[in-house]
Amino acid sequence: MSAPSLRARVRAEMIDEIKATARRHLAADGANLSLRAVARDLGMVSSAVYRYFASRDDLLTALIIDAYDAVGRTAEEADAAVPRDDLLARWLAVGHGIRGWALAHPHEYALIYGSPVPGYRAPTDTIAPAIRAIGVLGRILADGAGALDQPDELPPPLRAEIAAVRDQIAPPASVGLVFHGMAAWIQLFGCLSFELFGQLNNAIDEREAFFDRQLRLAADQLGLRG
Amino acid sequence: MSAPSLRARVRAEMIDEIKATARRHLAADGANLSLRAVARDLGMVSSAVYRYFASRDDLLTALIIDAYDAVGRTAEEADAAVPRDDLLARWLAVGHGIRGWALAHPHEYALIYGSPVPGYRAPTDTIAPAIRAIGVLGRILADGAGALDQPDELPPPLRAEIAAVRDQIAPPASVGLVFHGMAAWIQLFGCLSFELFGQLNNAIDEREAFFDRQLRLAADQLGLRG
DNA sequence: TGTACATCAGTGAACGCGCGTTCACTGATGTAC
DNA sequence: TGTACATCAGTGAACGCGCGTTCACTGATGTAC
Repeated sequence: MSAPSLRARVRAEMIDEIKATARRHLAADGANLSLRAVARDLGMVSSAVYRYFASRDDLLTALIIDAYDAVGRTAEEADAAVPRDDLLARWLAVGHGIRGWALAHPHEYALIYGSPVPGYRAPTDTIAPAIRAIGVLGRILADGAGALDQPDELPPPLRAEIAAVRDQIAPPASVGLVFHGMAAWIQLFGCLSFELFGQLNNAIDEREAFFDRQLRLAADQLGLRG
Repeated sequence: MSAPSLRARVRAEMIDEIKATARRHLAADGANLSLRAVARDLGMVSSAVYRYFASRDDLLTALIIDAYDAVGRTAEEADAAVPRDDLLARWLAVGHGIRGWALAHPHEYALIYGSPVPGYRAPTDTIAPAIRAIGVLGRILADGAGALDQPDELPPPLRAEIAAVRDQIAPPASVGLVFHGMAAWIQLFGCLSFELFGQLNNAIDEREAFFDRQLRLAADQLGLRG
C-alpha cells in the first residue's frame, strides 16, 4: 500500500480542521451547530464544507464518534498506567481520567452523554465507538472474575441481557458481577452529569473530593480493594 | 383578598396555554424553542407572546420551574401513597414515580437533567423548585436516622458541605447517611439519564426491570429494608 | 519528460426558509368618580 | 348608573439577522499514455 497522495493528506488535514473548529463551536451553540459559522471561521465559503461532509448531521456524527473515541482512549490510557493487579487503583484511575476529559471537553461530553440532539438520529457507525470505554470496565471486571463474582437474583429476561453484555465485555465474569459493575458505571457517569449539568450547584463545591468518595463507595460495593 | 378579576383569570389561562404549547414544542426543537412557532400554534402573532413573557429565556425559565415542580410533586405523591415506616417501599415508590414522570415527559426531563441550554443562564428562581424532589429523599433518610446512620471518613471541607445539605433536607440524619443517600440519588438519576439519553440502546431492553434492580441495589447499600 | 484529460477544492450567487424583538396602532375590558 | 380615562391584549409591519443546501463555475492538482 502506497503512501497517501499529497491531495489525500491535505484533505485529511482539512477534515481535522473542520472538526476542530466545529468542536469549538459546540461551546457556543451546543448541538445545534452552524455549518456556516464553522466555514466562516475557517475563512471559506459555506458550500465548500460540503466537499468534506455531506450534511450538517454528518459533521455531527463525526464529532460524536471522535468524542466516544476520546473517552475510550482516555479510559484505556488511565487503566494502562496502573499495575494490573491493583483493581481498585485501576477503577479510580479510569474514573478520574474520564472526569478529567469531561471537564476539559464539557460540550463533547454533553454531546454524547447529555440530551439527545433534536432531529438528529445517530447512525449505526456510532455504536462501536460508544462501547470502547465500557470495555475498560469490562477488563477490570474480567481480571476480578472469581474473586469478585457474586450471585444475582435477576428476573430471567433481564438476566439474559446482562449475560449478553457480559459476553461482550467481560466473558470470565459472573452475571452478578457485571450487573454490579454496570451500577458502578452508572454511578460514575451519574456523578459527572450531575456535576457538569449543574445539579451540584449551590450544594457541593468540593467536586473532585465528592467524585472521588463516590467512586470509592462504588468500588467498595464492587468489592475492589487496593 | 378579592377573587381575581376576569382579566386576571383569562391572563392566567393564557399563560398556561402558552406554556403547554411550548412544552409540546420542546419535543421537536429541544431547548432551542421557537417563540414564533409557539405563537403560530396558538393562532396569535409572535409579538403577542411578549405580553406574557418578557423574552424567550423567560418562557424557558417558566418551563424549567414547572418541570422541577412536577418532578417534586410526583415524588411527594409517590412517597405519600406508601406506609411511613416502610422505608424500602417509599424509596421504590419514589424512584418508580420519578421514572414514570420522566418517561411521560422526556423532553422536560432533558430540559432540567440534561445538557445545559446553550446561551441560557438559569436565574435564581429555579433554585428553590430544583430542591423539592430531593426533599423527599431527605424525609426518607430523616425517618431512618438512627437505624440507618453510618460513619463517614470524608475530608473535612467536603464533610462540611454534606453537613449543610443534611441540615437542609434531613436534619436528624448523620452526614454518612446523607452521603450514601446522595449516592443512591445519583444512581437513580444516572439510570434514568442512561435510559432516556440512549446509553442503554443495543444493550438493555428490559428497562423497567433493570431500573428496579438498580433501585433495589441502591436501597440495599443504604440499609433500607421492607 | 511532456501532453491531454479527469478529478477535485473552493467560489459566489441564489432559493426558501427561519428566528427574536421592537414599535406604533386599534379596540376591548376594567376602574374611579 | 353613566361617563371619562387608564389599562391591557393583540395586530401587523419592520429590522437585522441567521440558517442548510444546491448549482454552475473556475482553476489547480493528479493520472495515464
